[in-house]
Amino acid sequence: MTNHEIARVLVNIADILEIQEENLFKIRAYRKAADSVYHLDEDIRNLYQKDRIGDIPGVGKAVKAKIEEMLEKSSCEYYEGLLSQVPAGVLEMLTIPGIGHKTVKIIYEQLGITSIAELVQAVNDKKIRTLPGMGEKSEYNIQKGIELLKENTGKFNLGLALPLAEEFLEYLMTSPDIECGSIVGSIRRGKPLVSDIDILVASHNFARVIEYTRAYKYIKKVTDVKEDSISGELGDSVKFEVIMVAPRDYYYKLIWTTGSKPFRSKFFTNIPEQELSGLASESELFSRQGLKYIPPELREDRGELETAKEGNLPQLISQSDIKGDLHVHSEWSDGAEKIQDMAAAAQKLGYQYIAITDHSKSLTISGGLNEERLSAQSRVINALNENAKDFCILRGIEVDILKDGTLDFTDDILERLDVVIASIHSNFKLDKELQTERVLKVIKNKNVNIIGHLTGRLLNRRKGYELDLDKVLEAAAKNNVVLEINAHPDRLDIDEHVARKTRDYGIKIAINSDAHHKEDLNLMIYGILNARRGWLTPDDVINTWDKDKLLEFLQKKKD
DNA sequence: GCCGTTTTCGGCCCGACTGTTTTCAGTCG
Repeated sequence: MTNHEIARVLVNIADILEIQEENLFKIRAYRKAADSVYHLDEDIRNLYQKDRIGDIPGVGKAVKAKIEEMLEKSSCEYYEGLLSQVPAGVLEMLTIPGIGHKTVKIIYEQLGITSIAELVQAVNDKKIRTLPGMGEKSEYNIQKGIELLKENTGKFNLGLALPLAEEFLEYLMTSPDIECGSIVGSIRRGKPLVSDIDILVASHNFARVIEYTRAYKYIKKVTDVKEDSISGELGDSVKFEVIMVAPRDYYYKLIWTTGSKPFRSKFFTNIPEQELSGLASESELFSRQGLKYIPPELREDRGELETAKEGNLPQLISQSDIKGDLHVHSEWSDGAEKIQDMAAAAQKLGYQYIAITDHSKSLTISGGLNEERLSAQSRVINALNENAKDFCILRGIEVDILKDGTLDFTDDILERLDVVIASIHSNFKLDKELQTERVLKVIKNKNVNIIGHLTGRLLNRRKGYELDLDKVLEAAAKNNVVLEINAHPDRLDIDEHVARKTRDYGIKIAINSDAHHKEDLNLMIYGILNARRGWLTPDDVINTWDKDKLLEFLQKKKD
């Protein structure tokens, strides 16, 4: 079993225990262990071989035994036992916004419902409102929650799909029958939600490639085999298709299978078939059409063909441009690591700086810092910086935006910091006008550098809160406030459309990982892809700048 | 169920909002 699969089982155990109203701390222990396993920076099987499962934070004797059992037998007796009491379909209901463990318990026990499909029927039959503590409003909210889930059925977050696709491609490339290959489709375009993994490979022997593909260890089932393709499902029900093509047709097909449908139909009109074969690169075909190379992320028919014709495509930002990460948590609030460990991990990535931006006091659940702990943290950071070579830890905060648009800390506290990110973590349901006013008030605060995850959306889970974005962008531009592209693949907030608008407004962007674990620093790539889809260049993004230029920019805000 | 810079036992993450209620329970961050 993989790290993610084991983490999933541990979370499910916690969920079942919670439905069964077990000891809260025991439940929390399982969740903490699951979180640690999920964020491990190496394959858990390696740890197992070195007999180091017990070294994982939050994994003690009991959980260690269960993990080892899963690694040995691909199953866990304790978990199977729990599932016989609370079926997996019941756990699925927990994904519906507004439904928690208590509600699931009542729905399961009193109505015998064990799947979302049955729940839909119960909502239609107006049965939910008959349950204790539930009414018409709750029933309506459940219905809305299910509808939101359904909007995205079958779509996977890029954070799940991209690593799976990369690993799959890596495997395929070890086949002696495959000359070259690439991830294609919406993953190559960096879309935040994708419906499947598409991989294109060039080969002279399709039959052998099909056999080689079938042998991939993570394939759960093969659903369709054609002469030049094989499709099926990997773990987590992620669908895949491997498309085979003769080597002479590879680059033409690479463009064909990468672009969106509108892009493809526009680009391939009027290209004679004989020009498509025997290309040496994608650029060759673009160039023959009188176009500059169009990066995959832009191939959506949103003006890129016209702009490429004029030779005016922006030089898009890439990962190597990033010089630091301006939104990083530590164990001082809800992060898992020490400041020095996050810094070391960032330095390993080649960064020049990170900003430690822990939560502020209102976010009690996250162990938000009060004034005293914030200054204690600053002293720790100063000390670390004294001994640092070619690296700088910036003193920051992710300060909570309160309901009325005031901040969790007074100006004299904020102005002493290097970076101030202001974020909303409460009152998501304010109406559009009030929510907009709330954000505008923050933007006008001279100590605020960055607005974190602007709309609060969670892909596949929660829509962003209501905001008048044009007013927000206007104010951000006027007040020199930076907007964050939160690189967490669940957020990618601001989205690509808003990102593209910021260029016209002259607003600067920070692409931040919002890391809570060392491993999360690597989430930066999703932010980069999102920024590329928003046509952003390195100069649009402040964390591509050198430390001095960055600090001068942040300081200027306060003057 | 995990953990220990006074601890191997007794702590461990709280508070606002919502919807159901007439004083509170459940969800969420």
